[in-house]
Amino acid sequence: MAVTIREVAQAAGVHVSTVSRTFSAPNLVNAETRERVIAAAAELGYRPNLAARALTTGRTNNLGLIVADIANPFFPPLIKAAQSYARVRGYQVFVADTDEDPRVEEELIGTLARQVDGVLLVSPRLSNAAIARLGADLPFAVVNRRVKGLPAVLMDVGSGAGAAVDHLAGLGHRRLAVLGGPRSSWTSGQIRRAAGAAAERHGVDLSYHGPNAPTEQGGYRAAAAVLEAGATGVIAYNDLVAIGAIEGLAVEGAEVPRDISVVGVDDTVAGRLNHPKLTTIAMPTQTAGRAAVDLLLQAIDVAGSGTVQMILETDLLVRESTGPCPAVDRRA
Amino acid sequence: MAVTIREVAQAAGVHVSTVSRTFSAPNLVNAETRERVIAAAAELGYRPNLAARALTTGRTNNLGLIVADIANPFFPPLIKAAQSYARVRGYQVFVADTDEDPRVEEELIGTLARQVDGVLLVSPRLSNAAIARLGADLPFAVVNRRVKGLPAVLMDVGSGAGAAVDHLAGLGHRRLAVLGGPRSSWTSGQIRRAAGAAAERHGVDLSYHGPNAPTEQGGYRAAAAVLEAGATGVIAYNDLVAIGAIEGLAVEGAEVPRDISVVGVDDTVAGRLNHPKLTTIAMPTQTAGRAAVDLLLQAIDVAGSGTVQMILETDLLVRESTGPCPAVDRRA
DNA sequence: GTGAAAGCGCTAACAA
DNA sequence: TTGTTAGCGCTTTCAC
Repeated sequence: MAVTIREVAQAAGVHVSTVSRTFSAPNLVNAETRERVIAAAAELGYRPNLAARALTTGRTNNLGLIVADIANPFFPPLIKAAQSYARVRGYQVFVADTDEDPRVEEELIGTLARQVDGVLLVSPRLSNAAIARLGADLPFAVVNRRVKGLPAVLMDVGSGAGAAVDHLAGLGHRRLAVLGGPRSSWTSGQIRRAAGAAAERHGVDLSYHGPNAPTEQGGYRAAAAVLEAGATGVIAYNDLVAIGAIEGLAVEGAEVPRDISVVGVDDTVAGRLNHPKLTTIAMPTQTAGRAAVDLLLQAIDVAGSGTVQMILETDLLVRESTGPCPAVDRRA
Repeated sequence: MAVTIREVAQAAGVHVSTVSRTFSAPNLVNAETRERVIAAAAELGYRPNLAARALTTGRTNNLGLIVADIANPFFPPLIKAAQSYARVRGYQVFVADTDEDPRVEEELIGTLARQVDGVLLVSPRLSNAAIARLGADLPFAVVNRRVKGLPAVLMDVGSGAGAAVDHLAGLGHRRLAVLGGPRSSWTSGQIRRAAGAAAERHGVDLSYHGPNAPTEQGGYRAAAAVLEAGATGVIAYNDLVAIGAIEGLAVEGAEVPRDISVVGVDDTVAGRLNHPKLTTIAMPTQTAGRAAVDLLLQAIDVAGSGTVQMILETDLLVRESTGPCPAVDRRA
């Protein structure tokens, strides 16, 4: 059995409460005694039992981190950043994957609820109403979703999508298409809205195709519809969808960027290594992971600390998957 | 405050222990009473406090999962599989990233020790001795490392590396190079050993270059040395290193696969999307994640359940980054 | 500055 | 089948 506070107390010749104080409020204990306790603890290899501590303090020093799909390359850098920052702040983190299923998401929140001090919802698939309801019981911070009353980190993909439309319009494209992501994705909505607005500004056409699975498969399947719509410029929900679309287009005989231009979102390794290298909207995932933990801890420490909504810039990275509009309509 | 067992007991008109039994040993309680308790619990939204339960039972129903680098594309599919399978078995999992640092790894194990029932060490960077020592206190399962007395899941990268050498020798290559990974990586050692043996069998030359960081950077930096050695066939520690090496070789004027062939390891998306598409040794990461959780739970349930070492097959996937040895030595 | 005692939410003998 | 009781490891008043 593991070493408990009692054994340390005995070894140091003090009462358990003194040992407890030595670790949780060292200034309340005589320097000399403190030394003795610390020595005894080290000697025995004492490690406080966090679960037991949680029982009395109500603080677990654990966080939950819920994402749609750990294997989607968008998430790992965010998870890594969040985890590593949380550790620095003294928290361990439960990571859970919902497989894009809102019901799993809700169930996960329930299971985690009593073993964490707060939960980070990254690109949630739950409805705003559900999140708000659950958020009444447990501190939340949300990434890529705006929920009334909850701290949020938003990556301003809208401005990126606008820039992408500017870029495509500047290259002479007059018919654009947006390949949306999952129905409940806030990011997808932002892209659609902002691209629509920018298209209108430029007086170019824009069609919407979705929802699609946020995977290569999803993009691959949507390729035909894009061609159908006669678009020569595409903005995809994410890099994976963009890559899938490029494959799908190739099958249909359309080459990127010669015949059609494609823009991704996320700036994942996948996009960087794809051939052609993806023009993409870079998302500040690591900053977001860290910032979200920051906001969450703040919400935990001072309940009702106001609702900070942090907006992070995104960047359009022009690479090889976009080019000038072909002079003649490919479909003519 | 959250609903406790006491409130449920009161609402159902029974004693707390009956409520407890209703959930942990339902067959010990009268069907009728059980119904009443369950109804009351549902009504109040009762969720047992796992931490409190852990205090009495000594079982947390939590697992730790420690990896070298969450953002390395090798890990996410494994993490996902492990997490999802653990959930099915009723366990939540703490995921932690050591940033390739053995000291962080050891510290993490210490912090996690009292809040989990066992820890999964994936591609650990700690020495065998350290792992064995820590494993005395806490159930471990290890992936890609063989530690005496601990359950392990091994991906047989050695046979893959042998196949890669066969493949390269078959293409006429007579000077091969291995680009190793981190010093403490078991996988790296296996590759080196197996490639060496196979090279000897074929009577071809094989040089070793390492250790390298398990990243594109690492491969990029190693490219010059490969050329220096006059190798025309390379087996890299992982896909990332392979991709970096290809870039580095390009800078030095060597084109893949025309001038030199490169084989990766892992079969990550990155390799599949790279140009040229990477010939690589596919690792069964998802199977491994699931199997490791299985072994770990087994070790937890029946202490000293014997040391199962599970060996998983790997596959050589021939794609575009390998080709025939150039007729004339490029360096001649 | 230190000890005593109560209690966090739950489970596990033991009684009844 | 159900209630009673003690106690898991720790923190936190309250006395001294």
